[in-house]
Amino acid sequence: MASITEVARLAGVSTATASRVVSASAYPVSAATRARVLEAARTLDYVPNALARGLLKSRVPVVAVIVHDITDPYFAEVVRGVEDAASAAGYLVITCSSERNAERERSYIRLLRSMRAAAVVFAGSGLDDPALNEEMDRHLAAMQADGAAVVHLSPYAGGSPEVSVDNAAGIAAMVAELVALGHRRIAFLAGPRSLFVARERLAGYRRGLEAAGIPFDEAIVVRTSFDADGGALGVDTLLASGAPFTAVCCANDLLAFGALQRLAALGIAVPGAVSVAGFDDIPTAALTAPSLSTVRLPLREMGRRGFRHADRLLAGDVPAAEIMPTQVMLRGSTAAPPAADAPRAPHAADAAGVA
Amino acid sequence: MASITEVARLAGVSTATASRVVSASAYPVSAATRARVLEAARTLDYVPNALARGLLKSRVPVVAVIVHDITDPYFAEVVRGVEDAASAAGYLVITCSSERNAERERSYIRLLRSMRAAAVVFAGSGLDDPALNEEMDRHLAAMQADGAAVVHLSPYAGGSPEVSVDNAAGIAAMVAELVALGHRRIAFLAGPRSLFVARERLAGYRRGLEAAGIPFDEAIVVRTSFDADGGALGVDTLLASGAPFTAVCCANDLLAFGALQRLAALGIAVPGAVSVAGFDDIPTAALTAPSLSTVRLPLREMGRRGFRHADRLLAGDVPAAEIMPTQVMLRGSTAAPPAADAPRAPHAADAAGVA
DNA sequence: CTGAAAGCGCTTACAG
DNA sequence: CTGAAAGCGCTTACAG
Repeated sequence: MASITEVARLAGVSTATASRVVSASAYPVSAATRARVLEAARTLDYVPNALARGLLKSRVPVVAVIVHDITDPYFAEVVRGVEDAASAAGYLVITCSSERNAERERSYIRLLRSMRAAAVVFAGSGLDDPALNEEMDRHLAAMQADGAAVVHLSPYAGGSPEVSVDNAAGIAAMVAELVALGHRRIAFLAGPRSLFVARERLAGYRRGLEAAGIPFDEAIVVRTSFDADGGALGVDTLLASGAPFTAVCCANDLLAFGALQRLAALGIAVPGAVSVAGFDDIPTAALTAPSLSTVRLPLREMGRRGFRHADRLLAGDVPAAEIMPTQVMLRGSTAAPPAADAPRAPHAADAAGVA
Repeated sequence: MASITEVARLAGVSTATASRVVSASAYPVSAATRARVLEAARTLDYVPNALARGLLKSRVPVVAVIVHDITDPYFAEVVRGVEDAASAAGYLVITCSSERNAERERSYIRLLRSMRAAAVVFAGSGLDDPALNEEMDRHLAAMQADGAAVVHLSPYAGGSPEVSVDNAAGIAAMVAELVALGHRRIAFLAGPRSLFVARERLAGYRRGLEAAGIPFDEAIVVRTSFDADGGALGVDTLLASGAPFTAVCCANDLLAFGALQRLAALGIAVPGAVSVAGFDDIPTAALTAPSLSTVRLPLREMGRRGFRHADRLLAGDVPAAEIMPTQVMLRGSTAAPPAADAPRAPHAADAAGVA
């Protein structure tokens, strides 16, 4: 692979001059010289060595995105958004699936530091785990001290995210829609207790209930993992408790998928007997049967803005935090409760028997 | 950030010695010296500069995965597999969503070359586009000439993939299952005509039919894009044609999702009136209602092996190509045809009217 | 077993 | 407008 030395030699100029033209520096170079260098670069198929350049700048045009799991459609969307904005700016994106595992995060951050990645975008929410967070902070401080940009797209221990969405308002809006449909016994599948974002969403549920004058009932709030298994388990738990409900509001779409499936397996009609609502609007939400009513988060756009925020940070700016809008998407999984005047648990006894 | 020079100074040794211990070189260093260097590295929180090292080796521990779209669950799984194996080996993974767009691929390959990525894994199938392929080959040849490893996980213009699956056999196995269920009019949603992998899958469909002694009927084969929209469109096309069918075999799960949804919207029962089968077994395939019968591809494992293949290539080995097994997963979307003795198009006229 | 020195491919004061 | 030279942080013959 040709180096700038060879380009300079072929063009008959110094490497300084060659560098100035191929790196699009603002330094003045005569048009004739410039043309000769460009010509030489072309004939040698010259591709600058990002490592050599990075060694000087102590920074390489690479952004890392830390996700819980790239296989989760929520994160895949965010990564895609980061990628779109990043590649437009000549950056490459590194994907790190941390599994919320301290050891994995630690080793990723170390690799990223060794690579002199220019920026790190944390796509997922932080966990309320003091030990993990203390260690994370040390690494982050080191990266920032090196001049790397750090951006969060979800709440975390260190404070509020630079680019995000109002999770609580989003859930509250969905609760309001369910109430408007006639529901008053609205169960909530809350996700993991220690995940900051799950906490915000639970707060949104309470706020929505409050706005409608409906008392909060701990008996119909279930905390499970943030995935489809958690949704199925949540339905089982709700049914087993015997507490009545006509709608299940879920803290994310995966939970809703699991709930939908479990309900179908139990022969409980959606939305005939129970309504189900999700949150996030991942691409497949429109493909379930019935299609899922949910709250749309501008996931891809959050990724794009996350990159741009980092890019501005790198340029020395201090951009303001951004909060993006959410939007309720009413589809096939929600409807009025079966008997608006006397809401009861749908086949509670039968279903529990089936389960 | 501390450099090796500072570590060496603190330990009271030369940078050569310090380098030998921190880089785990095989070069002999006395135990006492080694301990002092390690201690210095620890107190300075020394993280080696991968760029400086990469500049010498002209290779950095980074693998790139070229996918069509990271947002497609098929690719997210493969990327995750690559990531798991790569991070275990101290590599970082770069994600490139090419959108099968020549310009995007070109610019990615250029960035990757400039970064001296050690390996490139092509997760998706090639397109039968001579112009694009000719250009791709040039870049790849340049990367390989630089010593980078290149691995394909799906068929492409240049030959057969290093790590893959027998697509044709997989589809043929699914056709055999449908036949065993009593179907003889099995429609096929084939995906894009120019994608090599779609061609293999179509060949598998023909082979499956042939094995069952069922004549191939072009009238019930539809070619569309490889996504849910394509599946919905495929169902409409099939219904509009008036040709009878009792099952729809799809070349991938996304197509099947679209078909399932369209069929539900038209009020055509699955699997009561028509059976639907997918291919790939992406994670959400088990979550649709009815759950999707499909063919499981070991996506994550393909990713892992893809990395390991690249790693071996980098080590100078010439590993043999690997073909991994597929497995038919029969779930809720397939059953015996409605009237095994007289298969007809389900509500063909009505449905077409609805559409 | 240890160290001095060259060199990987760039960019950037600095001098002209 | 152009170029000689230093230096970014490593590793590796080479000499001892």
